[in-house]
Amino acid sequence: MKTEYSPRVTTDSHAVTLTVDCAIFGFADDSLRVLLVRRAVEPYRGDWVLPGGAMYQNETLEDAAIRVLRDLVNVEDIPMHQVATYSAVNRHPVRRVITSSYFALVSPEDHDPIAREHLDQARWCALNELPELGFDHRIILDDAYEALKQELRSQPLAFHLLPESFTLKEAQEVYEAILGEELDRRNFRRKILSYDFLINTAEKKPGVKGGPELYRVDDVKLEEHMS
Amino acid sequence: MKTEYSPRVTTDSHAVTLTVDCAIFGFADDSLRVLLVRRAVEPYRGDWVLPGGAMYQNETLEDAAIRVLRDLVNVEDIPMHQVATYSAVNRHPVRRVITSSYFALVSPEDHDPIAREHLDQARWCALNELPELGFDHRIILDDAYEALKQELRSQPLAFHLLPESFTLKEAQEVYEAILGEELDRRNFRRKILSYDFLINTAEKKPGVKGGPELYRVDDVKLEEHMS
DNA sequence: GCAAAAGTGTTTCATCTACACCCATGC
DNA sequence: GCATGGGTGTAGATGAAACACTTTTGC
Repeated sequence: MKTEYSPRVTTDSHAVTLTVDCAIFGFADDSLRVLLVRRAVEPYRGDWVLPGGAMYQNETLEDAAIRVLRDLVNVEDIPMHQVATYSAVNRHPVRRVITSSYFALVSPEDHDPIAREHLDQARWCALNELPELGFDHRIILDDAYEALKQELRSQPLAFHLLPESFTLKEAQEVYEAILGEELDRRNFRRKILSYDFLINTAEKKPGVKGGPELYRVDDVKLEEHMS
Repeated sequence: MKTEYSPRVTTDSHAVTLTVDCAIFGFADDSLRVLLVRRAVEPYRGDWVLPGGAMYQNETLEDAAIRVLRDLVNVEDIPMHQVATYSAVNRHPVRRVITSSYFALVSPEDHDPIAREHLDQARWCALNELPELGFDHRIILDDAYEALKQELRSQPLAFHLLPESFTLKEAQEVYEAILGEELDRRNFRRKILSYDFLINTAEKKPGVKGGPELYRVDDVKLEEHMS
């Protein structure tokens, strides 16, 4: 049996609103978090959701996602990755809203994210302590998290989360927090040192037992790996 | 140099048309082909493009893709896979059109696909003999083809392209045509027999040297593998 | 009977995984 | 000096790729 369609059948989609929703992942307290905002207006007033917004007529979806990211956490030049587009007819209770999702990976800036317009709070939320999310955002977030992990396994996405120079242990902790699993220290070292964009600075990090060596990234070579 | 945007700036997207474009892959003459249609109206009149169309207000993008598939090649119950959403501001020369792409894998039906409405021809086109495509459809097609190959490597997507009973050689030819590379016969046999949804019918295909054995799929077990 | 295709197992190689010891530093 | 963490190499398991011979059938 086929789905029944209501009788209004048109050949265009002018009454549809297009939005982006962003899963902005970042670190705080050595754990992976995602930025959530709380709605101050209906529908889903008081519920936590992924930050997002309507696409302007003269920008791309990616531009819109970058704009959301800039407005909330004041970072630019962070790559946004498109994940999927969600178009269920009743995903928004009032109007027809279709959304494309993006994810990004940032180091949380010093200043707190600002809740504006329809929002009254913003918060970095650990992935294992998520509240219920409004709309279908839980599904969107889960899909985005899977895409993030998938991408990290094949590409060195995470080095911009680290300070200028860092120890391999610190890099490993970032990977472990994102992937949600522990990694073998020696295997991890071998894997990332087999890439050629890590430079041993021949300095040791002071104040840490064992005297770990500091590394920094060769930005040019990292760029080659990412393309 | 960045693209110049027109000065109209609004906060919603009501003037945007949402469409789907479908990369419908199928077989003819032992080679992988994709269904192309030729536009009979401006813009891009006379150019070949992927079949597609506007989403109706009361259907999902996926519904729209399924509708396009049904109208063109009269098949249903074939899974459509979403690939990506394309939103460059000037990808359509007249209006703002944002499109989501899907791919599907079908066995070309007996009847030829019908060109209707804005189209004057439809044709199964071999991937190495593609004409120039209108809009940004060459990029969309390339992305969809990559997604198809990716999916086939991890999931047995292609068995509905084969007749009720078939030889492993025939299955291998389907895989080779889709992936665009030759496969080792023994490694291929081992791999797909390690799945448990292939049933040896104990019959041999007549009229073929070597007397190859015929197999059929256990639909229930195949379904488990696909989920 | 001979040419062409089908059926079958083993070896090699690369990759991932698990694991133990010595050395450097902080306290 | 001792406890903690950093640095290093190897052996085993697992999966992918390469490869040759025998059997069956069409002609």
